[in-house]
Amino acid sequence: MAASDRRRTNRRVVYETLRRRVLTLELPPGSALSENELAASLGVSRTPVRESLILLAEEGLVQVFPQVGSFVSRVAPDRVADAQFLREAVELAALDDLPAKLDPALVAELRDNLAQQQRHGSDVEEFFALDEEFHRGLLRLSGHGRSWSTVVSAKGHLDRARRLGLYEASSPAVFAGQHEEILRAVLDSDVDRARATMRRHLRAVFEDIEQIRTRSPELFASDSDTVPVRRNVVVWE
Amino acid sequence: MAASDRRRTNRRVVYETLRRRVLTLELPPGSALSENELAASLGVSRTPVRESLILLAEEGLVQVFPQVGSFVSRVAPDRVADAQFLREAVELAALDDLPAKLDPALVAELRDNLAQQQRHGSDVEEFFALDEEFHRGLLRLSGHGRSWSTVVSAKGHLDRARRLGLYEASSPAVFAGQHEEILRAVLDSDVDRARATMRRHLRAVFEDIEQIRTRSPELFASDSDTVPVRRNVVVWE
DNA sequence: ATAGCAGTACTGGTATACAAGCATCGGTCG
DNA sequence: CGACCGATGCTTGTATACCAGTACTGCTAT
Repeated sequence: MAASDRRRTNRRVVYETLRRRVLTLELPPGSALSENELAASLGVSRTPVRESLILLAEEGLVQVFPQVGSFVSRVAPDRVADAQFLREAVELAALDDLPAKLDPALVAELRDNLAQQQRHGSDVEEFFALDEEFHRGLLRLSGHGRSWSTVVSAKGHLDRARRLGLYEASSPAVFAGQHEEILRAVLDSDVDRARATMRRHLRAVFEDIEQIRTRSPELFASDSDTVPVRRNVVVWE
Repeated sequence: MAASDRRRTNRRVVYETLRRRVLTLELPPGSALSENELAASLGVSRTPVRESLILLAEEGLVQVFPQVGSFVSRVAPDRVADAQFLREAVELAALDDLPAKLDPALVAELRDNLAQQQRHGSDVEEFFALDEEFHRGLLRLSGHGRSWSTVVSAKGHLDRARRLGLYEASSPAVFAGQHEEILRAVLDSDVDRARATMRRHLRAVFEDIEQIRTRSPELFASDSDTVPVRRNVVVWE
């Protein structure tokens, strides 16, 4: 969202609501999103809804076809790969910039986070939040915390697919273990090992997505600009 | 802009116009941007102007303060550093992914681009366009062309500062020479040398910015959330 | 002269009305 | 029976009106 206006504006609320629903698959890929219907159901006018959709379209989570309709983007393999590339580039580059003296408070946060990952291993939603916070923490540790927002917006497509993966394929415990390996390498000041482990971790996530793709091809799009049908095949009503 | 709607909509025109004016410093950092005035002068209603400002705010080029006003962001050193980090991470990671067989057509484009850089060395605007195309070409060469858009939006703050730097500090010829070095290393399949040269190149750009910062501190902001004054100090009227 | 306060003109946020255009459905014609 | 074609209802894009809130201006009281 805009860096400015921290104020609790309707647009902000609507944007966050819609984004969460898209990422949690509550609004599945391909769903039709009518500005009018959303406005009515959210109890606001079209304006904040429309502005939110524009932002989500910019992020790639929504596609807007003028005079036709707006739709939750299908998970385009190309975009997923792009997001993977970007995320890997940023998170690995951050590890290169780790300072000699790590911020003890941040390290404590990370340790605590890992402990919670062990505890809440079964709750997928909780694990997702902890995972986010862990990766963000590593970025902050290297002094690049502000770049997290860029990773976040790229992560959108990854997250939707990952969510499927976590539910159907791998267990959070596997990823939690990899998180611990990474932090250990970081604390050992072993950048090479940290990088290698991080890369392996991120690629594991990616392969998880590829695996789910063969199972639920309908959620993926071969051509990202395909116009979904309006009345038929509307998934959510 | 939104991935969808390729249609020539008013919003698209306004967005591109405003973005260009901000990046070329035609709208200098700190300028007040009244939605009403912009709408009037561009001959459209507030709606497309407003939606464009929201997108520019998302990009960090504009700051919107509800009930106060919208302003072209000052060049915040923090954001410049963030953009530098992101760009470096992405472009270096791309070099790691160069395929064994480079696309001959793309290589030809890059060679041609460098030749033009030699020719148009004096025209700053032309050099900027060629520079963009060169870096984008390297990304495409590694198969990550679609990630260019992410770099572009991060580059916003860099570009504004660079523009000052190019006008006042270093000459385009220096950068053109570095571009040649990079391409040579790429064609030699010497990834390490390509990475090292690229890093040196990007950091040179960054240092150029730091140099200009000491000369024109008024264009930079110490605190990125400072509210500019409305009527006084309005730079552009 | 100055501190305080109220008026006023402006801001962006929101709601709503209208316009332009696509997709569907039903009738009609070949 | 099938292909065409226009009416109809939806879509997003745009314009406009109104609202809440900010900041400046200038009067007023001290």
